[in-house]
Amino acid sequence: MKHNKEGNTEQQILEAAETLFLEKGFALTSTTEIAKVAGCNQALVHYYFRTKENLFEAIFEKKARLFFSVIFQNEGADRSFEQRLKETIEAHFDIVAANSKIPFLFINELTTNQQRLITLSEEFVSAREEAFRKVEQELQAEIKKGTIRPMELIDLLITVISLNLTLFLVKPIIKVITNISDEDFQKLIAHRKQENVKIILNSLKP
Amino acid sequence: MKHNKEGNTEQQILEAAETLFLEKGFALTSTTEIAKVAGCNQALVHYYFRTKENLFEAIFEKKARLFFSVIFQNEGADRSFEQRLKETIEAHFDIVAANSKIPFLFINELTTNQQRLITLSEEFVSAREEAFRKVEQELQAEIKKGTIRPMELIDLLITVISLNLTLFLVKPIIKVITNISDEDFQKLIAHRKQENVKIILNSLKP
DNA sequence: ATTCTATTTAATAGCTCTATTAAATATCGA
DNA sequence: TCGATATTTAATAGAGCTATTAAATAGAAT
Repeated sequence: MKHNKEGNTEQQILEAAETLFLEKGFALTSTTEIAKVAGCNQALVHYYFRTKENLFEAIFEKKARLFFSVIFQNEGADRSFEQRLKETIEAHFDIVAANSKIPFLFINELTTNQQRLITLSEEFVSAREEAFRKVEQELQAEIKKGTIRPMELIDLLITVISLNLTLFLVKPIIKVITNISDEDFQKLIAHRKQENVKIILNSLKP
Repeated sequence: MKHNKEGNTEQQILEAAETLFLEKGFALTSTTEIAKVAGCNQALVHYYFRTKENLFEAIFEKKARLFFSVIFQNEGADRSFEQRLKETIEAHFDIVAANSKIPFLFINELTTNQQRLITLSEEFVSAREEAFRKVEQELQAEIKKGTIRPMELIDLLITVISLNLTLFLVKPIIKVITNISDEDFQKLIAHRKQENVKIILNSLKP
């Protein structure tokens, strides 16, 4: 049975670590700093998670799961392929917007640490394989019908990801360069969401 | 007068630093490692550049200059706006492709180090301001003519950057997940270049 | 050959970081 | 209350890092 003084120390460490890792990545975040933000002794970080690596992985996996949780809106034969694609793009955009630091964390850690990538890909790639196959079939069926120009699913995927991620990847840069207010950035986000949908749907036309 | 044993030590340090900084960013690269790759004593890195920060800035500025060197192909009234835009997109894509690690370096350093961003933006943003104004005027003229749907230059810019950068930002991820060969990745790049041009030009239609 | 300067080296100060340990303290059940 | 267990703390080992220093070496100029 656990019995901490005030609240849940382990939880506070997790929250502090999440904030800091998302802010600066694994390398620039120290367990000393995590402890300071969590309001506890530095040794406690290691008491609960033994290594900084373990702590990071707990958070990274959780975020990976969230990030890949959007799947093509397959259900409902009452809606057209285009309509369901639109909904998927919007859902993906919304998740990225609500977790706007995840893209940076991902690219940062997966680029500098190949091993992390290998472990992750095993779990996620195979889990998505079946879903991909189904959507690919639907896409090719649409192409055969002539409603969409010839293309592969991977092309569509790259386009969606490119358009939906980049705004948030360069968010800190835009903020400093343009001095844009939070309110105006929110407006820009809402505008880009519609813009992205428009661009992508346009790009499918035969 | 300089007189090193073999070759130019300073140059070798610069080259080693460039490789490593592009690979892993500022924080994960040590002067010890730079010296090892450059084939010299670690103290020499500090002898020539005094601080790691100085060395980094030398490389970062050079890369920033390269990265922002593409400007809208203004010259030549014989070519249409669309044709010149196409050439600009392709030139931008080519520069990114030839320096595919720069986007990662940029986003990594500018996100984790606000100060670097502030220094950089002062130099570059003001230098580009005039060029932007001119292209914005041309764009609005096209819109008035009815050849392009109503939009602002910043929208077009975000779209171009999004599509042109992301493939290279996620390159390490794609390589591990898909086990794609270098040759096939080159093919993917060539394909995406045309795809991006197509998507962007399509997105302008009224 | 000698002197002057530039380059290179080994050694190390001083710092921060991760992780561990032993001791102290708190909490629970009996 | 008491003992067992969980949590917390201070201290520190051990490693790596940046930057400096003093001494050694090489090359050019006189």
